[in-house]
Amino acid sequence: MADLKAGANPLFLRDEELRQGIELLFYAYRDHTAEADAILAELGLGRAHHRVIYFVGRYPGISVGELLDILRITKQSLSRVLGELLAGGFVEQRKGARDRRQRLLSLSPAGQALEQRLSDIQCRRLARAYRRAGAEAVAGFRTVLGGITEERDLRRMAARTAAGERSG
Amino acid sequence: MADLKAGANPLFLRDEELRQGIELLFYAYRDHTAEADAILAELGLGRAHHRVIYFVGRYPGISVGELLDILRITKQSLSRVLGELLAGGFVEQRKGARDRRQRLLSLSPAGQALEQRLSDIQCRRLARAYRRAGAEAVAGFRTVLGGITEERDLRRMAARTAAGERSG
DNA sequence: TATGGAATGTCAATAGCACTGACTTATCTT
DNA sequence: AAGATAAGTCAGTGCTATTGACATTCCATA
Repeated sequence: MADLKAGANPLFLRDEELRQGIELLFYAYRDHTAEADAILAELGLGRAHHRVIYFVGRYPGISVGELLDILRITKQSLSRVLGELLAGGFVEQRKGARDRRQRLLSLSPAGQALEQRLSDIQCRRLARAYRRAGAEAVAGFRTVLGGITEERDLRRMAARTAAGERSG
Repeated sequence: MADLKAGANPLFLRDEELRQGIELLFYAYRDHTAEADAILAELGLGRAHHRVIYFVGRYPGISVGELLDILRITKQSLSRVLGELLAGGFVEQRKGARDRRQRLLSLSPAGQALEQRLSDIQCRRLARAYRRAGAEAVAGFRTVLGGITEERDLRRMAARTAAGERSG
């Protein structure tokens, strides 16, 4: 039946398959972020704060410019969020050693604790999905997500992994 | 080397794998929505309008309540967006035949055209990722996304597919 | 048929997140 | 010394979302 339809109108099926992907992507992202948002709301923070905490935690010593490149928001937008995180004691900054114009960002102990708490919730849901789907499906999941993503972000991830393997 | 690390500390690797998934999910969703957002901005619309157009197009005759359940926003939020789409002639409504309190929503020809234009852009990127990744990876992608998603949304998708197969 | 509840709509106030534009400071590079 | 880069700041604006309170229409049922 499905094969008949595929034979009769492969373009329709392809379109339907893609639209299902879009729909799934919406649901998954919605549910992926919902629980963390609830925690953030209790602390008077929002999803934008989470994103900063997440990427500063993942790339300690990241500069403001690199963060802007990841988040794709304006510096004015980042400024507010980052200022609140600094004021709240979640993020620390120090001048760059090589280039003293730069402010290199890292998480304070409190920031690390919050990052852990937020990531735990998201990891739990993702881990369950990984477990159910199996290793092969997980590999496919990552391949397709990587295909949607801009190249330079993939390079950044690859560089991070390589650095991690070097330093242990 | 990677195997050594896995042997020494499997929990670290598992955590790293999950965090890479979170990072990829962010990048992919960011890039998945960016191009459509640019088109919407030209029309004075936002991403919220896109979501409504997308789901009304996908589930013609959907009620306001069902739409609220999909989007997980308040009716006040939906009201503004839906009102603008009705005023702009993108969405049409009719009273429910079975329950006349309901407003059943569908896309006007203009709404269909816009939906097509927006979906085209997202489908193009997704199709490229699918093509590069291969059928098996696509299956894994969908399985994992489904594992992240709440059950009732998966049931909705399944019901839609079944209905589509019945009616051709 | 009256009552409760469901589906929807509306008004008002507020907050989070983002934008553009214009300007400043400090520092690096050449 | 001059120009470019990294970052910050001030001001104004818009989209998306929230809570809370209240109104309307209609369905289901006791």
